[in-house]
Amino acid sequence: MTASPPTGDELVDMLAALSHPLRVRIIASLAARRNYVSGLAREIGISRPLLHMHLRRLEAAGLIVGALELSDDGKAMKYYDVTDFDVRLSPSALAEAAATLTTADPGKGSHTKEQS
Amino acid sequence: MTASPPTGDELVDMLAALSHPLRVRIIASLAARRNYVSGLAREIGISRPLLHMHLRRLEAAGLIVGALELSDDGKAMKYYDVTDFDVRLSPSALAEAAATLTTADPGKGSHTKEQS
DNA sequence: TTCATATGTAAGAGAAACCTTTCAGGTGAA
DNA sequence: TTCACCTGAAAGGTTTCTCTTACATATGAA
Repeated sequence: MTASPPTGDELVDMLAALSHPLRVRIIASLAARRNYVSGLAREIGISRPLLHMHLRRLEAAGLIVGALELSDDGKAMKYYDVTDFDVRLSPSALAEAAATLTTADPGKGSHTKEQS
Repeated sequence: MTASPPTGDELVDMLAALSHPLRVRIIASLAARRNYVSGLAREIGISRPLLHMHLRRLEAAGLIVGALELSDDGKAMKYYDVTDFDVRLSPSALAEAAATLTTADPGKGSHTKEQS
């Protein structure tokens, strides 16, 4: 297999990161060619602080990676690249992912009623 | 092909619907077997009103479908089934989806500066 | 009638996400 | 120095999401 399938928690984080039009557009732009923050902000047409927030979210989910590089004239530029994620989204795939969810598991383990 | 690929907007809605642990768990449970609202609420261990809200979200995204049926003893039960969605999530797939996004396209069309 | 099952909705609080504006630092060139 | 470019982050307001509690309705059985 190409990559280890994400855990349920990782998958949810990944889907949350991709559930925003701007972030999908960011991924699409970076998939075409890597770019630095200011350049990407101009290309997409949003403010740098806003883009910065979305980039943080995407990187936290492991969908992009940033690297600080020095341009020819000595400027510090942060370039971002998309990672090689490839996830399939289907009922059965989600069923597998759900098995590894760590979020508070309300009434599992046993079906004993807790009260009354 | 199995199904027409979702538009960018539909994909974002679908991802937003799946970006919650409870909703992933709901899909997983319904993928194992169809169920009605109250039964599903007991199985997952959450309140019915809360489940109702999540079901609405999932159905709005086209991931599940509900059907009102009558049980043997005449009770009206709303059964839910998962749909046969199957979406691939990769940089190139997102690039295609991004092309059909209808959300306010800040600085596209032409790179002319609007002000200054 | 009363109880237990089923359905749905509305009100309100708390938390999180989103976006803008503002600020602060660095470098190279004119 | 001043300007233009790059980086990051904090402050504040608005909106959306999430969840609980409570209410309203319908059915069959005891």
